Amino acid sequence: MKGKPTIYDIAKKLNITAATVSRALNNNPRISQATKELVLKTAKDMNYEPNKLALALKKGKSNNIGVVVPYINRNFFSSVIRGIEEELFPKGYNVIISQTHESAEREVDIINNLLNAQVEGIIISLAKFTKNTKHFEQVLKKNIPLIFFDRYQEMGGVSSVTIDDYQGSYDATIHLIEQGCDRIAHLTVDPTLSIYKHRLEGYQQALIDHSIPFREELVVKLKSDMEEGKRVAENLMALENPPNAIFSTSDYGALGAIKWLQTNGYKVPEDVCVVGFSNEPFTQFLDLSMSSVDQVPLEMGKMAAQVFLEQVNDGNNVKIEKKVVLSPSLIIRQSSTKK
Amino acid sequence: MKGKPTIYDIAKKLNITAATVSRALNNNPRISQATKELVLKTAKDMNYEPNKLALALKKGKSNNIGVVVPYINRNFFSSVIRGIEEELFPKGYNVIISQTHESAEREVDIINNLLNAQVEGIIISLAKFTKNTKHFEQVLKKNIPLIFFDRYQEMGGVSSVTIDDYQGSYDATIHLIEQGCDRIAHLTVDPTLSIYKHRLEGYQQALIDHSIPFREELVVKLKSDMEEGKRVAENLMALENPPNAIFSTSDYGALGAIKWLQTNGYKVPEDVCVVGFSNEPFTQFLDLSMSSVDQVPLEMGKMAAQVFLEQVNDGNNVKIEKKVVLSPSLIIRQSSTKK
DNA sequence: TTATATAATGTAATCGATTACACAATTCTA
DNA sequence: TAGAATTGTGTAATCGATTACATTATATAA
Repeated sequence: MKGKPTIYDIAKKLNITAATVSRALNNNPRISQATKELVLKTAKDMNYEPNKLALALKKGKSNNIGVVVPYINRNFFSSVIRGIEEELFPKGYNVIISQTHESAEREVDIINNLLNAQVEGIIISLAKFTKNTKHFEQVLKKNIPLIFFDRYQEMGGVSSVTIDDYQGSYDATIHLIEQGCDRIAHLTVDPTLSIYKHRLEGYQQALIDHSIPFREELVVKLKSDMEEGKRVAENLMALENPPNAIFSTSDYGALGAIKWLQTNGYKVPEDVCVVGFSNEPFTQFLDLSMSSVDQVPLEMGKMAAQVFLEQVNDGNNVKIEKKVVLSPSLIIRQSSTKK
Repeated sequence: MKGKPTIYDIAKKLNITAATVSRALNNNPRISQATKELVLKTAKDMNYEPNKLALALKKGKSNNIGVVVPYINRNFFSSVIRGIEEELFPKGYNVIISQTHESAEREVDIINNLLNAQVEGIIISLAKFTKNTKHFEQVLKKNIPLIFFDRYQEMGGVSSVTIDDYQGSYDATIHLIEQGCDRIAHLTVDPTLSIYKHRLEGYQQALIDHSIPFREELVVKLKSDMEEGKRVAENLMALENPPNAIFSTSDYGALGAIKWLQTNGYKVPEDVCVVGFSNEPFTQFLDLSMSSVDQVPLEMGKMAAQVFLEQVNDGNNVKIEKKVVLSPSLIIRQSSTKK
């Protein structure tokens, strides 16, 4: 009487067995129409709802999927998660989220935990310091779809959804060139990480395509942070032949640069054009709105979810490896528009 | 051989029963030291990990908790979720997130879904349009801790974690008065929602405490959006006796107001001081940084998680109703500092 | 009319753990 | 040294579903 009703409660009430109830509820053709209707009606009357845990145990499917990000409250990540949730909720999946705090160790713990929880798939943006991918091997061994997004590492059997960082960077640089800039600085974060490496390459190729010489001293590595951006801008403008454009792989760095330029007598965009990367929400609210490369996070999340769905439904044991590359979208605003 | 090893596999290998293995793993005093060590070692060798679904089914505890918000990618909500996750992950709980999109219907679906998934607790910020609370009754009936945060409705048996909206609003208004403002406009969103009602009350009380007459025409209702903020600022400044301060319950409204003021010859903060609410990330990056009331989302999340832990551990069937009210924190920046 | 499909339902094993109860072997008590 | 207590394991039920394999009753075929 107390607690949720089970199929046994329904069976007892109708004087049939639980097996019949189960079949009736699952619309098994071997059950008579009359019984089906009776069971369905009784189930509704008793407010019956299947126990997902029992089902999960029996079927070996939990209906849960794990999503792992460095920090949930970064706009990019929370937007990706939003996309994932919106795609997966209608299909009956629950989204479990965990944060690595950029720690590779914690990432290992999380993966183990998710495996114990019997998730049916894992969608992850790697912690910055993850070099080793051993903890992912068991995921693959169990044939659980594993999908990297944004940050990834090459690994057999893993799918990924990323943006074309090269293209985004190329487009941004071309845009600056078209604005008449020919001394374009590039602020990077860590060129050993693939995404930043690709951005650097896109920048370089754009220069080459417009016969603009590449100058080593215009490429600066810094943390993604406003203060660093200020410092770097100061150094750059002190060069003998200072830049007339700054393309930063981080909106925060770009913001710092703009602030330093403005408080030191430079006009943006007239003297120096600036473009950032990520299209953080704040970029559009600045008095001088900032151009930036949008990483289409919502789409990325939806796409990652779709890749997961394809793989989880695909019963055959063939390991699929799907690489989706989305096109970023350059948002041109005031900071790079000399009209 | 294939798939995860179970206690049966361990038992077979050691020629004992699964019951003994289970007891050994759980450090049951009735098991001899020798057997315990043997089992533990074998388990480790075989890479055994308990199947959480089986455990969950047996114990009726899923180790999952549901968190429900309108949209995940709003800074406030994603920060609260971060707090929740950080508090609960170390305790072995998995956080399942869902979004209502501010739809009461979807909220009902989500609650049902979470109940079927046998979550051990639900932490939720109500959809804006939720009036009816019937869907929460089954949650309470099953003795599943239910915790509202930020947006709530009175309901027996439910705990809540909120900020003191009244206090935040009172503090902000007092701050404006101390800056010498005596004609303070108040931008609200929907005074039928409790949080906005409290903010209005705090504003009013601050006026009363400083003998400033309340003027109906200075209280304006608008959507939380920059364009609306501009429109409203224009109307306000057209009044016979226009305000010299604007306190908005939304940062977006405040931003719009500032933009309109600046482009129409008013100086902020000299002519009009402005304070927002929520401390959205962009507020600190504006050229004229914006004062705002911080809703301490991280703390709120952690506190909600703690309330959940208290209640879930508390075995006795007494329904606890805990109301936690956190103090918001007024962040004073340039938009309201006449120095 | 008898053999044979076919339809509708029941029996019991299963998923992977936990645990009440039973039982044998050993140790203790008087 | 018989009976009681203790120790260490085994047996089997349980959580709530699904499902392979009966089994029975009815319909159809020859």
